[in-house]
Amino acid sequence: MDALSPIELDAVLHQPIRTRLAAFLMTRGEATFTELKKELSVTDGNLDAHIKKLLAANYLRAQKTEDKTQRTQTIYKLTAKGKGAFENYLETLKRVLSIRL
Amino acid sequence: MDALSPIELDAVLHQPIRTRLAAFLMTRGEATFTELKKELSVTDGNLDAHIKKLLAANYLRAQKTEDKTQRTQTIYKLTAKGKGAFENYLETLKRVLSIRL
DNA sequence: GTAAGTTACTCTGAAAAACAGAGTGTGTCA
DNA sequence: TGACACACTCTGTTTTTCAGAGTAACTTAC
Repeated sequence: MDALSPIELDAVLHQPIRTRLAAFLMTRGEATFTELKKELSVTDGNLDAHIKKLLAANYLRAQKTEDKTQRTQTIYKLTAKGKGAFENYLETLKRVLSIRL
Repeated sequence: MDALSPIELDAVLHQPIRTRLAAFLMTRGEATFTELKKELSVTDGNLDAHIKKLLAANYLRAQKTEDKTQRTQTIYKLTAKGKGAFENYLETLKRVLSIRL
């Protein structure tokens, strides 16, 4: 019934670190830079790059704490678009890996 | 019972084109360069690069036709190591994406 | 109260990966 | 025999990934 779509795995999400990052936020809702760093076991620079990639795709939103007494802290969460893309990515994966998962 | 392993998605397999290539060979058994090119909709150079990557990891074997009357033709199939890596990749994916797939 | 350390990033540069298109050799067919 | 297709391979460019150094704000230890 379909089989028409080209079956392409979203390059933004289908990458080792970003897949885990997105999956983590899907269940977790939100996380700080440090939490993500711990969860993913990546270096600061690397995490920064992946976050930037997700932000550029509008899959992720960064929310700085507006509280002045705090050191700047950013909370990251998936946007609606990001969640949609993730769900879509899962569907594509299921088709690509058919049966097997 | 586990949760100890670092949960890393095999970088050789977790890439848009290679995931599809490996999945295709898992069901299909084997394929020629041209068949893969059609299936994946990639350029020659790009396919070549991905094949090389899979070969370098010993996930893929290239078998040239020994028949002299034929134009050289290569048949690609996954090695035992490649199949194992793929199964393992699927397990990791399931853990990363938990429940969801 | 200030030096030392920690947290929370950001920036830079290097290394690796992904990709397109041109190139090569062999065969087919009008 | 000349034009074209097939089956790759090679080269060079762009993009991505990554580590580590840098910056700024806060927070103890002395």
